[in-house]
Amino acid sequence: MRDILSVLQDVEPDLSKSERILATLLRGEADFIVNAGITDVAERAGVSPPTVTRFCRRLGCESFTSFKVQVAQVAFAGTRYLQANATSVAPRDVADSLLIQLQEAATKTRETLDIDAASRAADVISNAGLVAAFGAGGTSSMIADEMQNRLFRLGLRSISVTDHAMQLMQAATLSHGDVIVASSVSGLNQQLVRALEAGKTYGATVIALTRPDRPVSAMADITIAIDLPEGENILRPSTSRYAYLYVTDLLATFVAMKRGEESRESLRRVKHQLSNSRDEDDKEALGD
Amino acid sequence: MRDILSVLQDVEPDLSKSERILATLLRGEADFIVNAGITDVAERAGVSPPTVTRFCRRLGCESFTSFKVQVAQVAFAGTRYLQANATSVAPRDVADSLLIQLQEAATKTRETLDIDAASRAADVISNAGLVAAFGAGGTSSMIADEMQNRLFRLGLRSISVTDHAMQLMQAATLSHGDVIVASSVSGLNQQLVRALEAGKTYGATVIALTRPDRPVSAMADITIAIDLPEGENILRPSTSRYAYLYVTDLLATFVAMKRGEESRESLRRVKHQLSNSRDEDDKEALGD
DNA sequence: ACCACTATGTAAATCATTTTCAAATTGGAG
DNA sequence: CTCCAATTTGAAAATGATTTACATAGTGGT
Repeated sequence: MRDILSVLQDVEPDLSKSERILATLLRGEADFIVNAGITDVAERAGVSPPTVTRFCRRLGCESFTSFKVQVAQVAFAGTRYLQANATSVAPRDVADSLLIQLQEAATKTRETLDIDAASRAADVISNAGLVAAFGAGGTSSMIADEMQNRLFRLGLRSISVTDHAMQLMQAATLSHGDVIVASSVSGLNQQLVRALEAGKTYGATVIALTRPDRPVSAMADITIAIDLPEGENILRPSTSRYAYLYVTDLLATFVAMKRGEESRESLRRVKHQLSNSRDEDDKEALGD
Repeated sequence: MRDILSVLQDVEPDLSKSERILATLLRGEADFIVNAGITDVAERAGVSPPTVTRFCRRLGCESFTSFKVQVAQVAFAGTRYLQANATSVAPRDVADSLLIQLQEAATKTRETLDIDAASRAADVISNAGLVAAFGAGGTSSMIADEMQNRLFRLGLRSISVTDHAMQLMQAATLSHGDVIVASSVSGLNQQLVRALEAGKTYGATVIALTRPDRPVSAMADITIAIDLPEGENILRPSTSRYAYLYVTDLLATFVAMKRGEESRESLRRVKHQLSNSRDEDDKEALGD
């Protein structure tokens, strides 16, 4: 189902004068519309209620009420953010725009996620002798570190390797029952592929967080496909880090649940030592 | 403003029989409710319209209509996710629940963000001689690394220091015009506070990403306050990493925009060298 | 077993939204 | 420039949905 703002974009050219006023109101004060009656909206726009009804119809809604619901649905992040799509450089708009990108990346990742693959991957990780998290470059090395960070707290032996030479060397030490979790946003990293190849030779299972149908994925036993379009504005960052972080979070949570009491005990220990050393309230989050 | 599902969570204990039926309907078929009239909802639940009105009131809504709008607002990502709040351990529900937590963390961060402070921080960073990103522990050290990672690409001299002894030593080398960007989720990290103190002694400006009204914040020239409640389930991770990552993203983007052409050129160079060495498509994201 | 309290439904009343229709405006053709 | 037709808009009536008021049914306690 198309969202109401893109419909507005389409029909904007053949809108009448009063309707254009309403369009402006919609874009600028969606939060007002959502919480007001048709009379209030009409008054605020300086038009009559029937005009508002007609405007809703033109936007493909059956009634004013269903129009309001549609507006509320796109305006998930606090309706004010609707204005943020523009190419404005005002700090407020940039913040809103980044938030929307973040939300979209996470939602899309969830929607396209192969839950079954993730669940199988968590199974494999849960029973691993050693988990080696491989990644290089901005996002991927962050993810490798984060994966290691999360897994060791659950009581799993895990390491993070973000250097290609070290990846190759580490891979050579693995054996059957060990697992490599490899992240690659591009899916093209040749040196990573070589390291995975080496790991497989020695019996390790390879789980890849990467774009499907690319060399890294081809080398994996289980691929958790993450495929996001990159933005064009070079000054604005790619959103893939949120997608990858979400999947890492998910894998770690799955593993924690599968391991149950074992993980709980391990987390308790980590937390205990940490609060001992820091003299801190036990309620603090794990590890600052 | 609290979202309607967390309100439901709270009031669920003192709900009557009919209201419980409605609660189930709300969680399971929010998309139906959103597109139906009060009569349809009443019929589907097998109760009378006034009961539905009373249910809405109990959830803090003034009318059925405003109730629908509230439901529509939380049901942003395909209403299916509403069911995820439960304590289910089904992979699908866990994935949905994590997504909701992520979205909420990011949205709340945006809503409570002091844009002005962030903008001033970006100004200071843009003109820094050296930017030292300090952080220790799971989230904070990730953020320090990410901050460094983002800033060096923009052509700023920056380093990441995630070890307390090194932080203290590094702080001692700073001078007027240098900047420390310190992350601390708890805001209590005493060793970090000491390092900041040292840095300030030598003239460095301190920007803190942390909880307000705590020791780390007290030491900062500019505090970007991030204050999220931590979840209770020890097996499920804290969501603060998304909040901090979002703020880091934002700061880096602000800096990039303030520096404009300078940053664009630097990014171009980084990208150029990377694609040269990797023989990759120039369209790939920066740094895998 | 009765009382008091709460929960729920019926029916009337109210309120918001929509439809109808007429007036005003706009754009074009003579 | 002026008149006509088409379109836009608003006022008022009509409709339809939601809420209120009140009565009844149910529940738990004494």
